[in-house]
Amino acid sequence: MNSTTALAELPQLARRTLSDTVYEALSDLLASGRLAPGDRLSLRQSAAALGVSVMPVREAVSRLAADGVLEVAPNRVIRVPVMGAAAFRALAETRIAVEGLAVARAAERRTATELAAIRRAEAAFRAEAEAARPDRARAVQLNRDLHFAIYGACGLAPLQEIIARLWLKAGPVINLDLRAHPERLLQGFALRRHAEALAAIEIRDGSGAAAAIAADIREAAAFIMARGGLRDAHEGD
Amino acid sequence: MNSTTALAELPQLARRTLSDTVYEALSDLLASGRLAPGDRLSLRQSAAALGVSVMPVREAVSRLAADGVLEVAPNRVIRVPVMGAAAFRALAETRIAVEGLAVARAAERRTATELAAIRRAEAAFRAEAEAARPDRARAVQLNRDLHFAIYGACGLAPLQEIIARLWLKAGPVINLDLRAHPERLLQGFALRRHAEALAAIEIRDGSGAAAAIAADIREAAAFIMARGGLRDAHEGD
DNA sequence: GCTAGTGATCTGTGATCACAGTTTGGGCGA
DNA sequence: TCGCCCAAACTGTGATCACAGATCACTAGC
Repeated sequence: MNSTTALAELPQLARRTLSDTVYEALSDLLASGRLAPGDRLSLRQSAAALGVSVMPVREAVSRLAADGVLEVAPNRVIRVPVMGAAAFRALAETRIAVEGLAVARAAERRTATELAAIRRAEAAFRAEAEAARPDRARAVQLNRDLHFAIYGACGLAPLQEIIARLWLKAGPVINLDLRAHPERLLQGFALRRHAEALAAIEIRDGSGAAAAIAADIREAAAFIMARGGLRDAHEGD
Repeated sequence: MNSTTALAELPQLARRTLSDTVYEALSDLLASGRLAPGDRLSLRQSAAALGVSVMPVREAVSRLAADGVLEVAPNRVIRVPVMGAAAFRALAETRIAVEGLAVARAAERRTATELAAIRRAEAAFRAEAEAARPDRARAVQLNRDLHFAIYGACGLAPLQEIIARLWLKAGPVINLDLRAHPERLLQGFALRRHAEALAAIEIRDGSGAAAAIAADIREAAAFIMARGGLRDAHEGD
C-alpha cells in the first residue's frame, strides 16, 4: 500500500491539449494589449499563424467568448469587444468590490510565508517602476504578480478565479491605453497604493488594505477614462 | 439619421447556434441536479441523445469545463466534479461574500420597479413553499428567480455574471442533496431569510440585506454539509 | 480458481470537408 | 466619373473522418 500511497502523492502531470495552448496564446495577446478592442480575429488566419488546424482555435475562442473576453457578432465576426464608458465603469466598480473583498481577507488571514511573497512582489515591481529605463511589459507583468500574490493569500480559490477572469476582461483596454500613452505618471500612484496596501497587510488591517487597492484600481480607471478613448453605444468601428 | 438611430435601439436578436442550445441543455441538467457530481459524460452519447453531431457538444462541454462546472480528467474522461468538503466550504464562503456584495448594493440602489419585481418573486416563492403539495423543481426555480431578481438590482452586470457562474458551479451538489432528501425543512429557514432580506431592501438597509442573504446561503450550506455527503480528497468513485 | 495478458471498443482530440451567410472588390452601366 | 450590382473569396458552423490512448471483458496460462 505504501507504493500506491506514494504514487497518489505525485501531482497529476497536466495534460496539455492544443486547445489549451492556443487559449494561453490568445490570452497573452489580449492581456498584453497586442489584441486591442475592436480588432477582428479570423479562425483560419489564427490557425495558420499558430500552425494548427482551426479546431483548437475554435475551442479556445469559444471559451474566451464564454468569458466575454471575445465576442462573436451576429455577423459571425469574432472580435475583442469594444467596451463603452459605462461598461468599463461597471467593470472597474466590480473589480473594486471583488478585489477589495479578496484583499481584506488576505490581510486578515495571510501567513508569514505569504506576507514574505507579497513583500518580494512589491519590491520587484518597485524596482522596475523606479528603474531609470523601465520595461513597460515587465512592469505590467510585475504589477499583476503583486496583485495576485495578495489575492492568493485570501484562501478562497473560487474568488481568485473570478478575479483572474475580471483581469482578462479588463486587460485589453488597460494595456491598449498603456501602449498608446507610455508617459504614464500613474506608476507613481500605483507605487504609493501598493505601499499602503502592503503596510495594511502587515498589520492585518483588512479595510485599510481594501481601501488601498480600491484606490489603486479607481485611479487607474479614472486615468484611462480621462483619455476619453472609450465611446458609449454607437460602435462606430 | 432618425431611422438608423431607431434601428440601433432594437435588441440584436440572439443568433442561436447549436452549441448554445446544447450548452443550455447541459446547464439545465446540471442546475437541476439530474447530472450529479461524479457522473460521467460522453460526447458521442450526448450528441446522439440530443440528435446532433459531436461538434456542438464539444464546444458546450469545453465552455462548461472552462467554468469548472465540468472537468476533463487526465484520462480524458468528462465528468461533473466531485467537490470535497473544503472546496464546497470555500465556494459557499465566496458566494456569501460576492452575493452579499450584490445584495448590499441592490438594497441601496434599487428602484421602485425593481423592488416591486423582488416583492413578486418573493411572493411567488413563498406561495410555492407554503403550498400543501409543493413542487420541488418549481420551488428551486422560484428561489433562483428571487435571488437573481435581487442581484439584478445591483446595477453591476459583471457581478451578475459572476454570481450566475457561482450558482452553476454549486448547482449540482445542492440539487443533488435536494433530490436525495426531499423532506427538507430548510425551506422554513429560506422563507425567513428571504423575508428579512426583502424587509431590509425595502428600507435600503444594505448590510442588513447582506446579512440575511449570507445567513440563507450559510444555513443551506451547513444543511448540506451536515449530511456528510461530501468527501474530502480520495475521490473514491 | 485466480491472475495476467490481450484484443475489441469506446474515449476525447485534431484535421478535413461541406455549407450558408457575409463581406468585399471589380466591372459594368448610366 | 460616379453609383450599382454581381461574383469571388472570405467568414463561422456543423458533420465526418482519422487517430492515439484508456477501459473493459474475455481468455489463456499458471
